[in-house]
Formats: sequence, C-alpha cells, structure tokens
Amino acid sequence: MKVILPDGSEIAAADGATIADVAASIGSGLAQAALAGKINGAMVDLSATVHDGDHVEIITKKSPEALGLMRHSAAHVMAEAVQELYPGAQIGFGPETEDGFFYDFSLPQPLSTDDFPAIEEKIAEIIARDDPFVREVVSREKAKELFADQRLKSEHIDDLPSDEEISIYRHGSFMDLCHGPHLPSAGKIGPLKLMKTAGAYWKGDAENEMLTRIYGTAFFSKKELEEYLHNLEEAEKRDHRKLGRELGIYTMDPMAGVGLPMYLPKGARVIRLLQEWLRRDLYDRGYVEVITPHIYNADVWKTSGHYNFYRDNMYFFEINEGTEDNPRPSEYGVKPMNCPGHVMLYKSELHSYRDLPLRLFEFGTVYRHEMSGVVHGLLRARGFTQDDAHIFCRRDQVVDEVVAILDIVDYIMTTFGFTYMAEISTRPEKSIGTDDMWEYATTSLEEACRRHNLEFDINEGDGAFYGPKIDIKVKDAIGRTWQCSTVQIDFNMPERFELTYRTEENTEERPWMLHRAIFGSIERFLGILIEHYAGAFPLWLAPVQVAVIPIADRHMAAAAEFAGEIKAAGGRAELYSQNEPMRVKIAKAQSQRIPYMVVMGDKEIEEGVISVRERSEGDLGKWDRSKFLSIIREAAL
RNA sequence: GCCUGUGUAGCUCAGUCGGUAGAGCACUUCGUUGGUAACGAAGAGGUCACCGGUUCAAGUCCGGUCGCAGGCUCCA
Repeated sequence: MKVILPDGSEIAAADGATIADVAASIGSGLAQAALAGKINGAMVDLSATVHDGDHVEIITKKSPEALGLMRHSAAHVMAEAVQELYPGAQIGFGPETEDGFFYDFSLPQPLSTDDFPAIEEKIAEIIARDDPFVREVVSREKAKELFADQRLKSEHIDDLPSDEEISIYRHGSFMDLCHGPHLPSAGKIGPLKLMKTAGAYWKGDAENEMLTRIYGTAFFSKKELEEYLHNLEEAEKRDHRKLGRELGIYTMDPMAGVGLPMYLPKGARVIRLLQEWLRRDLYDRGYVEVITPHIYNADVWKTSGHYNFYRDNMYFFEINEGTEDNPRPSEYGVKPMNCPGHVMLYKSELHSYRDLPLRLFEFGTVYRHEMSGVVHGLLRARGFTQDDAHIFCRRDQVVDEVVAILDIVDYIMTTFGFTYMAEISTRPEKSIGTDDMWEYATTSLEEACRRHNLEFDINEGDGAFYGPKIDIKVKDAIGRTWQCSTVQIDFNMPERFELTYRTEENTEERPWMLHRAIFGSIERFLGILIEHYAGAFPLWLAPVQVAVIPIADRHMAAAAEFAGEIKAAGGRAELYSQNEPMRVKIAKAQSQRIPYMVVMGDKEIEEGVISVRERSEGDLGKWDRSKFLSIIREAAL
C-alpha cells in the first residue's frame, strides 16, 4: 500500500505500518527527527497505523510546529515532576507559549524560584527515563473516573461540549487530559530551563481560584537556549525604567502617588520635540488644535456616561462653590479622556455639512485610576498625554478619513523604523448602535485597510461597546510588539451630546465621530522609543545632540563659543566643563548616548577646526566647523 | 484588584549564627590640565521603607501597611 506525503509524493508502506514506521522509512535523518504525525489533518500518535491512500505528514525539528510540540511535552514533564515532588498538587492547564511553556498548579504550599533546581533535577530524571507519550481516547465517564482526584481537571471535563472526543496522554506516572499531540517520548525534549513563577486565575477568570503558574522554556539546542537567555538580558538592558533614570528622562516619587512620572529636563525635551514634530504634520493634514480643561463638572461625565460606567477609573472630588454659611457643594471629575471636551467644542457652534470633516486635535493630559497591579513605568501610568483627535464627519466620509489616519500612522511609524500590523475589533456582545451602523463602520475600517494595502487580523467581538476599532501594533528593534495607534468609531458620544449638522437638504443629521491617536500616549511612546533605540535617540530627537569637550581649562572659552554656535544653528549642545580628563568626559557622553562629541584642544583651536566623535562610529577626525553645523541645522525641526 | 517575590546612602549592591552600618559610582573641597569609554586625596551622606511583635539585643526572626518587580485579570 501507499501513503501520500505533503509534497504530493507517494511512498510505499507495509501493511499494518504505523506512522513511526513511515517516519523511519522516509530516511534516517528525517526519522530521527520525527516528532509526531498527522493523518488526514487529524493529530494522532505515532503508533497509529496508516492505511492505503492516507495523507501523512511527519513533523521534523525544522517545521514550525515542532518547537511548540516539544514545549508542550516539556510542560507535561514539568507537571509530572511537580506532582512527584508535591504529592496532591492539582494540575490546571499547561500549554506552550510563544517563548516556551507554562503549567498551572494548585499547590499545598507557595513555591519560589528557589525550588526550581529540585524541579529541574526531577525533570532531567524523567527526560533520561525517556518514557513514551501514549495517547488514549476515553469516554466521559472513564475520564471522570481517571481524574477523580484532580479537582480542576474534573471541573474541566464537565465544561467540555458533550460531543467532544476526550483524549488523555499518559507519560510515566503522569496522566493529563489533553488533545495533544506530543513527542514520541520525553527523551526528545531539548535543553530546558524554568524561568519564573506567577499567579494566574484558573481559566483566566478573576472570579476563580488563583493558581501557581510555572513558566519554562525549551529549545532543540543548547545554543538556541543560550541565545534566548542572552536576548532577555539585552532586553533588560534596554528597560526604559533603567535607561529613563540613567539618561535623566524621568523619575517617580512614591510620595507623589503610583504611576505618576515626573519628567526631568531631558525627558521633557524629547516629549516636546515629539509633540512639535507631530503638531506640524497634523497642521499640514488639515487638523486644528484645541485646548480643553483637565477637570469638568460631574454633569459632563453624567452626560457622557463616564460617571456611571467609568467611575472606578476616575478621580472625582468635591468643592464648595458657595460660602461657609451657605454651602453649595459641587462635584468635579478629572478627565480620563478628551472626547467630551472636543464634543462640547463641536457643540459650541452650528455646523454645516460643508464644515465636515472637522478634525480637532489636542495633546490632552488625562488621568486614569488604573489598578495598582498594572502600572508599569511609562508604559502604563495613571497620568499621561494622548495625541488625541476626534474627527466629525459625514457617513460617506468615514473611509477617506480612516485612510488619511492610516497615512499618518505610516509616516510616523516608518520614521522611527517600526514595522506594524493592524487588528480590527468587531462588535462585542454588549454594545449600542444598530446592526446597520456596525456593519457600515466595520466594513469601512476594513475597506480603509485594504485601500492602504495594510494587512489586518480580525478580533471578533473585541471592539468597544460604542463602535469597532483598528489597533496598530508596532514591532520594535528587537522584535517585540507594542500597541500604539488606534482608530475608533464612536456611536455613543454624538448621541449622548446630541450632535448635529445641517445637510445639503437643510435637514439635521448626526455626524459620525472617529477617535484616533497615533502615539497613543506620548509618554508610553517615549518609553517604547527608549527601548527601541536602547536609549540612543536619533539626532533630531536626542535631548542633547552634542557634547562639547574642552581638553583642558584653557580651551573652555573656545568650546563655549562653539556650543553657542550649535545653539544658534538650532541644535542642543552641552558644554562638558567638569574638571576631569577628556577620556572621562568621553565616557560620560557615551553612556548618555549623546550622538556627537566635539573635542577641542590646542590643535583644533590653532587650526580653527573641531574633532568629531560619533557615538557608535567613534573618532571621525578633524572636521570643518561649518560641515558639522550644517548637520545640526538639518536635524532641527 | 489577585498570586509570588522583594525593599540597606541619590544610583548599583555587600552585610556570616540576631551582637548596634559597609563598598563603588554620583555629590562637595583640594590637587591634577589631560588627546577619544571612566584622574588622585579628603569630606559629607543612613530612623536599614513604615508600624507593631519576639528577644538581654533586630538591618537580620514573625505579623501588618506601603512601595517596587514578575505574572494574572483589567485597559468603557
């Protein structure tokens, strides 16, 4: 008999041959690497027999699924080790992840990384035993019986749809409810390392029990594992919280409150540069800038709906607007969003269809009482500034407006060297608006992406209750993705504030409203940029562009004069006047990631030139002053 | 908010068995006047996060609070 391989070729197989036999027959190299097989698209174990005409796929180490498969098996082995070491441990779920795997346990006692060596030792033992993974399909009753002493698994069996096939994988003394597939045996698990512990809710629901999650990772070779660990170290070096302090970008004072960064002069400089750069671009694109208050009377928030639905995330306070004898208490809320202000500005004038689209933008600082466990440096703060804009337009202008927004996204993100992708989130269960509005809005977003040749994924049901959205995810220099830009359609605000415009036919119509932010939060974007550039901002954005370094005190005046010339050219120079050897000044400028160092000593002053050092290229030799100043001039906004 | 861990000088960290506080960097002063990634000396700097408990004695052990970290949940 014959079986068919994925490339269409046929190979002969003996009657009663198993997948493992087929794998072996393909060639020793491949067979050695064979991890599991597929028949007719269904995952089965290697001992399954093949039949004439079956399509057989053998997963090898090189295939993209292989690593995940191996890590999933590693998760089982880890769970086996934990069960052996901590009798009575209840097992939850243990899938592979992008970086490795985890397994969730309910343990009788807390567990820390100190316990990892013991667990790793046990894992090594199990791997050395090389027991096979054995698949078995069982009835629901049998499964309940087998997992009678596994509380979480039993619960999960009850949650499974009644028509779902229940499979279990046995391995040594361990048994797990799992659809597989797995490696043929544990010995094929590569170098493995436990990474960290964490708490995780059972089935991801905050109402449920908190389980102990152990994260680990595994690779096929020691080299890959070491590379991965090395990359983690590199990422740690880029941490914006560490660099933010070292580079004088921002600081946090617990006395001020949680999640409230304070920007030092250099951080403020970068933020202002980012804002000015974007502002000019938005002016060119037909946006108008507005400024709205930071606090509003609670009536605004009652009208917008935030008072009822977003209250927990807002800062409210009361103030007496009367006298001591005649009190008139009044409630105010600090804005968590800029939309109500922009909506009220829209409402302050009458609008004709001719005015639309109206594009209002603002660098609006908002405050949100984020849960204490989620604040994280600049990436998730309680106070931050959105590059926020709201576009009021006619229904037939929506697609063009979204396309125009995606133009900005493209310009901004490519400027920083980010690649990006889009996700469109559709109508959630709890939502307002008509089917027609959702349909039109969602297809408009899709259409805009298509017109932009921007590929997108659909996040079914992940939209806001008030409308669908596009989220832009950018990929940074070391491959991590961040969510920045967003375009959202809002059916809620125009309705609640009863916005209208006068149509060509002299009737009243509700405008459509789009929210959009490109950076998202400017401070968050700054944090991402710090990590993306590892602190080495491009020349135009560097808070200090040039360190002017006099070799000895007698060169100070000439150095100060040149620093003045740099400033006159629109640049940002710092005179390194400390009483230190030149090489120390260079080292300090380097650690500050300052793009250029200009060295001035006897030779330079005599010849009327400067010595230039670039932060990554090193000493560039003697330069004409005007050549250097023209580079500075070009980098000015 | 939840789980686990953690908190010593502005920063990075050491501090043994519970016996009364240390280093480097940064800072100040003096010296040095330098040639492309880290000068010399001296000085100053601490309620060992905070509150309580155990003990003759607590930076160290225990409990609580707060902050921080890694996750989870959340991000209308």
